[in-house]
Amino acid sequence: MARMAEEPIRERRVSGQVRREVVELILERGLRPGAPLPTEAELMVALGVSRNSVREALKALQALDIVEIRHGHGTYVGQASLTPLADGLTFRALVRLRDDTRALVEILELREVLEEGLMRRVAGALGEAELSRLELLVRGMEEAAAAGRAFPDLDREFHETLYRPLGNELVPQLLGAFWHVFHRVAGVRGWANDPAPELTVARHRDIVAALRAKDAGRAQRAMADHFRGIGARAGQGMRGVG
Amino acid sequence: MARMAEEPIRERRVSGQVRREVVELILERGLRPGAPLPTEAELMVALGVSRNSVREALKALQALDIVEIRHGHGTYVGQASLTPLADGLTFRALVRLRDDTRALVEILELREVLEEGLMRRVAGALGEAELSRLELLVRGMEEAAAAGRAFPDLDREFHETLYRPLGNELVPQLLGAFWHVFHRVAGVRGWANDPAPELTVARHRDIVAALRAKDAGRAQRAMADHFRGIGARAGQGMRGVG
DNA sequence: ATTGATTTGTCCGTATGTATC
DNA sequence: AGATACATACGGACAAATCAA
Repeated sequence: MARMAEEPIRERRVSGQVRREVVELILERGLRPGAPLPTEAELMVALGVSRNSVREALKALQALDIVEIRHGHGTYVGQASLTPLADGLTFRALVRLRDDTRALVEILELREVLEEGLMRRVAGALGEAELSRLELLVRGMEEAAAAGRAFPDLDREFHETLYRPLGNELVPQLLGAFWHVFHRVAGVRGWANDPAPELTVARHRDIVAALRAKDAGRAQRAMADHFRGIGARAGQGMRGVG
Repeated sequence: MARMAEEPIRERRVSGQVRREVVELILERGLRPGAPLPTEAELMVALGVSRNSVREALKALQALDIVEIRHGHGTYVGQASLTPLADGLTFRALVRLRDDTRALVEILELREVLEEGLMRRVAGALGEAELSRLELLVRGMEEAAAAGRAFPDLDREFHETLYRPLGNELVPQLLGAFWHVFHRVAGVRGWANDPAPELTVARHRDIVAALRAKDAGRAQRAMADHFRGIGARAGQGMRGVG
């Protein structure tokens, strides 16, 4: 007999249905990140499914950082961070790395467009506190470069300090994800270390100087130069850059 | 007996270990998206773990679109799309929607910075074929607006056509994810429908006209105006816009 | 069109590891 | 140290989907 018009069956996969219902539960109860969720046993009886289905659904949600599972403690609402994006982009870049570096170059292009566009907005939002902090970070880079040490942490903090005043939490998180992917993938390849650290330091110094002068256009050009340096490291030029 | 210094155990969670080993397997064998993976039974014996652990690991990787599972058929390498990002951002926006619309506004700001920055690059890359296609889409919008119909598909295709010539696959995918999140979240809220569709059409027409004139600056301003219109819909203004 | 083989989906029962009190 | 409440892991069994003979 063909399927009658009984009820619109939303999902035939129990696991996927549980996944949606858990998300619905969080939204309906207005739970915030960190709030405790029902235990696996409670979800089993509440949804009328087996433990395996509950666990598979929770594992999927955990991978998206929508829930956080602590062994022996319980399950909680996740932070909804961009960790899944970083994981996915890392895989995406690595899986195509055998043939070309396109996936990685695309991430760099995106970073460039973003940071260049953000420069104009940042120029008006930066206060004296942030500017001196940025200058301090550049001095730290100078010392590290002179001592022959790499300075990934300083670089990361530089870009993060730059965009904090915008009040947009998504911006530093997205750029952080891009940064994470690049350094993870670059580690697999040869070009993990900066071939010209003193040049990189100079680029950062230029950016701060332009921002202190409230010269948004110069800051944009300095940032573009910065990325031209990074892009060259990836073994191929950047396209579509006027 | 306390744990002796036998072997450096990387991961005590079997499920997480399996997750990493599957990714490693894909990378080592150089498998591309769509390529078949070992069956669950094969992974069990190869990794020496139970089927549940294999399934939980695969479910997590499925959520990240790193693997694709087809019932009764097999498991395959995934497309590594940005679907996980869209899912995560949607949840992120909805979970905070009770208090404020900040998460959604942050996404819109990001979209604005991106599309505005892309305008300059797109202006030089667009050919006659794309320009006339864009004009055709605008005419379609005009008709839809005149008939009182909404035109989400045309809007989506417009932005996609715009950035295809850049040769960066990540750009349309990321913007597509943002678009998807916005319309999904807007649907939950009241403001799903455009209150002034003819104005939206006019904005798109401005963008195309500026691009045909190869006037990147004007295209950027038109795009900024476009977003100012969208941002107003979200019930609060956009910050940090010079 | 039916059967059979393969593979993923779901359920059950049981034992173990982990964190808290 | 003991007890409790969790998540973690294993094994076996059957259901459902897909494909090929």
